[in-house]
Amino acid sequence: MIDADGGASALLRGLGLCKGLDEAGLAAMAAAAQPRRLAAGDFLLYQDQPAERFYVVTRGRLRLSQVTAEGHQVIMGFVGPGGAVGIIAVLGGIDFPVSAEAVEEAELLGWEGAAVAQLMLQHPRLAVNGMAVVAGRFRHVMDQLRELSTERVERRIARALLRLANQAGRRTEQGILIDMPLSRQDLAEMTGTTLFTVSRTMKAWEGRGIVRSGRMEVCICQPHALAVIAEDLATSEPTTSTPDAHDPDVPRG
Amino acid sequence: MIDADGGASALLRGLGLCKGLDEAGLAAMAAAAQPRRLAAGDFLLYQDQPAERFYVVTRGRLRLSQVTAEGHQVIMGFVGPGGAVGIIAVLGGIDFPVSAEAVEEAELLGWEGAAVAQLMLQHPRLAVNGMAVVAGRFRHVMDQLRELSTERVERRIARALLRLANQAGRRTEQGILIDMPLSRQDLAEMTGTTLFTVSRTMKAWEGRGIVRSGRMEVCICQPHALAVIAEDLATSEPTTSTPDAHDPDVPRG
DNA sequence: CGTATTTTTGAAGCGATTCAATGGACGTGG
DNA sequence: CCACGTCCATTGAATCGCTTCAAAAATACG
Repeated sequence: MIDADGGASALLRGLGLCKGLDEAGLAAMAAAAQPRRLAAGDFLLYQDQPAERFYVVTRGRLRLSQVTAEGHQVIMGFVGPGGAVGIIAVLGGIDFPVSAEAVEEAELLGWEGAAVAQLMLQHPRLAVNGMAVVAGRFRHVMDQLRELSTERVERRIARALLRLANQAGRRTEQGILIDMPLSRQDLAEMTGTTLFTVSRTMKAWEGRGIVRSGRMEVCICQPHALAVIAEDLATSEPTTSTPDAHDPDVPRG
Repeated sequence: MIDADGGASALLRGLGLCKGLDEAGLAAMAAAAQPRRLAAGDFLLYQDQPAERFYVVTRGRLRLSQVTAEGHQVIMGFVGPGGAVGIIAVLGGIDFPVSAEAVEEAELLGWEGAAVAQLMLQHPRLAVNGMAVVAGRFRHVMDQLRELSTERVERRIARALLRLANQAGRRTEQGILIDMPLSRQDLAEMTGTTLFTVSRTMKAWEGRGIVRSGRMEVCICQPHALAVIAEDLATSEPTTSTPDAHDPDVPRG
């Protein structure tokens, strides 16, 4: 039920889920798609709800988060244009594991789980792609798990920023601007720490010229320096033994 | 290629992947299965290898772990009889995200990814089940991620032990014995802490009669007390509201 | 302008790590 | 059998990374 079927097909063609799908399949998917619009702050779906529809973002950005019994919030990630929300829960037959909230105005396409399951029988390519999408996501979550159990806070924050830069980065003269509202609290909930620690860490980076940050916004001036912190480059030669001698003489990037 | 096709079918019937599959499907799966045997300490597969086969454990137990660039090991979980290894990577078309090592002598059935993908086209139920398996695993990893970012070490260890009791617990007079070799180091790598902290924590529990532990073995004497530590019961009035129903379920013998 | 939200900063303290050293359990071979 | 080496577990002491709480400063908004 989309106004311009041709437009929708073109849009779908770019999705991981529809990759390599033939014309008939694309048309069927487009016909089954239900458009949806969200204002900033709106919730698309809530954790522990039965999963009946999944969505693909066509504009804007959503935040996926869990809330613990004690009220702590944990951010599992963000989804932007081209990304899918709820697909694992729908296809896997489980409740949504997270809540999804629009951090800015957003537009989406939704599909009934049952309808897509039906389509998958007729277009096996859809099922195969669905698996690939899920597997990629799975790998990502595992990486985060490993990070969280083995790495220090500073490095986790660095990694989170680099991931965000990849997903939502926009080139500016200053550097890579993360193109969405992002608070210290958000970063803390992404990395399993407190907003205070995030603030201190980023202030220190700002002093070294690595980032520039303001209220709800972050710009990465020296991505390479951040990468050095995130990966374990640079622990090679101990020229000076002073603890705060993190030399900024990194290879240029 | 299994000696007793009837036996294999019966075995497959118990798998999540084959749930609700018709006779023809079961037979086809049984025909495509390749048996495999491992001695304790053998590796079934290594992380970052291309995933060509996946496996189902029929006897014994495997440890799934990742190693970081710095050499830290992280245990992503254990798989026992009925559990699948590598299925996400194979179906999703990614490299194995973990290594799998037998912690005791084990027997498995293996399938070529390409063959199963073919079977999934003829028996859509297989594809649906595959999704369900992956989704369940996904949820599990997300839970661990949330735990790790919000909860203190003692609680994480308690949870890990309860999970292990569910997967590999055996009733004894003393309590629920975790029926596989398990070191302090293992528990530390499951919970993102050090073996020292695990040792101290468990010693304290032992003093309270909650667990009994020895070299490479743990027995949970008071599962409910562990559950109280794991969940946040107990910080309120110990009146009628204590959910006895929340008692950890007794594993299959 | 006042109010609300986000961010910064300081000081105190705890939880957990780190390192070193000891103690036990187990298997092996003399 | 005991002596031995190996692996695993315990324990203590020092320390640090990070949290916690309180309060102030900066920023946005009506």
